Amino acid sequence: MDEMARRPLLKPRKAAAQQRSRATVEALVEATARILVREGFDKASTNRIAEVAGVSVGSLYQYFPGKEALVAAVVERHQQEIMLMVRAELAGVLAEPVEKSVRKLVAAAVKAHRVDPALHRVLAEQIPRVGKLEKLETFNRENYGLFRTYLESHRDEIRVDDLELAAFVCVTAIEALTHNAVLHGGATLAGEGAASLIDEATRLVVGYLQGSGRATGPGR
Amino acid sequence: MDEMARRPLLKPRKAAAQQRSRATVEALVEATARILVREGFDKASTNRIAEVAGVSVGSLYQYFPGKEALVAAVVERHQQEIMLMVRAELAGVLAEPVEKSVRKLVAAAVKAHRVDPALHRVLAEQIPRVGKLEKLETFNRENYGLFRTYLESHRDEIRVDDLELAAFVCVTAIEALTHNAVLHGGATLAGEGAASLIDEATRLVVGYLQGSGRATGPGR
DNA sequence: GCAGAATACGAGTCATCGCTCGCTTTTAAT
DNA sequence: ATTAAAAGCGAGCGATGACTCGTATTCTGC
Repeated sequence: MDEMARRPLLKPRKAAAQQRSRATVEALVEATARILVREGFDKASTNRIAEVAGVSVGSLYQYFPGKEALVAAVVERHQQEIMLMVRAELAGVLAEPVEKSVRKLVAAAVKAHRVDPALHRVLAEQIPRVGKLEKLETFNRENYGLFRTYLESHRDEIRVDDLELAAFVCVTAIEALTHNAVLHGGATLAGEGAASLIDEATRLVVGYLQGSGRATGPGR
Repeated sequence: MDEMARRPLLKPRKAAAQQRSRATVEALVEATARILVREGFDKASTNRIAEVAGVSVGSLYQYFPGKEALVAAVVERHQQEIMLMVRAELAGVLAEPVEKSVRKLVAAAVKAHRVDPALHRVLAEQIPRVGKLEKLETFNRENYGLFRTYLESHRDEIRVDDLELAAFVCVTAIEALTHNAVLHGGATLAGEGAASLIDEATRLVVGYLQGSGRATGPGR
């Protein structure tokens, strides 16, 4: 009863929409990303971020309620970029047979992880998944859903009962493989290393979806 | 030339070996683990840890060079526990056929993740992988090596060329599946949820190792 | 029972960090 | 030109936390 209508003029906190302020916000997010990559998470203090962005701390707090929000913005931006690629690939693959489409999806995953590997690494290794940052899980849920839909439209080509479970298995496997490949033998992901990784991941998933492992027995 | 022989009596820092001190060290590590689980990583200040351990900060710094070392000790202890289980299972499975042994290994992975899920979660989600904590990667390397050895002794049962790569694929997939299963639908991992997860993971890996996906073509 | 080493203590130091607030500068509209 | 809102500034406050150091306690061997 007292919280909602507060701060009528003194604290717009976060709403920003003149010409100049956009640039400031952008600079702040960009600076945060740069610091995360070049100096690590715990060097990313609000003072430092403002300094690198060429902006004052005061300005920072006009648009972001705190440090966590800055990091969240960076995460969201990165994730958005990746999800765009994935969604596009999934859409353009709905009609194709399983083998082909899985291969393309794996390739897309690799490509996505190569957009900004350094940032991806920091995000994965150093960012505590707390508070606003929990949203990462939400993104992955969308992945499951999307892939599940894909599986549904190919139900006759595959031999699994529980599509939900199958989506979980496939998405997790593909994600983990590409992710680990990028984090560890980073160099391997360029050139021919990527090719064999894609081969293996595709075989893994396609074999799982179409393999006769479990279907042996009850015809239906 | 000046660093090695320093602090002859004033700063033993970390060496500890009377009766009483062992208990202190143990209490400190234990307290750290408890705080990590119950209050989260950033509440784990050295002062707090000492308090919970029923020990003074001063004593803490007699045995640990800093907060990071405490966390590292907790991580190491947890990982050690898990690796013990994995090593044991791998040894006891060398003779069995692929299908059986993979199933057992997956089951072992699930069991390992169920030892202390809460701690495992915190370790995975909140601990920045920096400094001494990088050792986690070393542990995983051992996993790859171990599994690779297993694959070698079963070379005639499987259809893959690059054992190194195959080990990476299998270990990564199993790890990610069990890990994600524990972190997300935690409840699912108890009872019959675990059973179907094990089924799926086994099919995934066995299909990959024995499947005829790639072998079609060059006989050798 | 004594000496000296090991262990334990915890108030206090120093640095950092998140964040505020009073003020100045820029912009846009009249 | 004037003015008010919007944007920007940055010294500084309060809090917290890692870590030290001089002192007090407990062992251990003799």
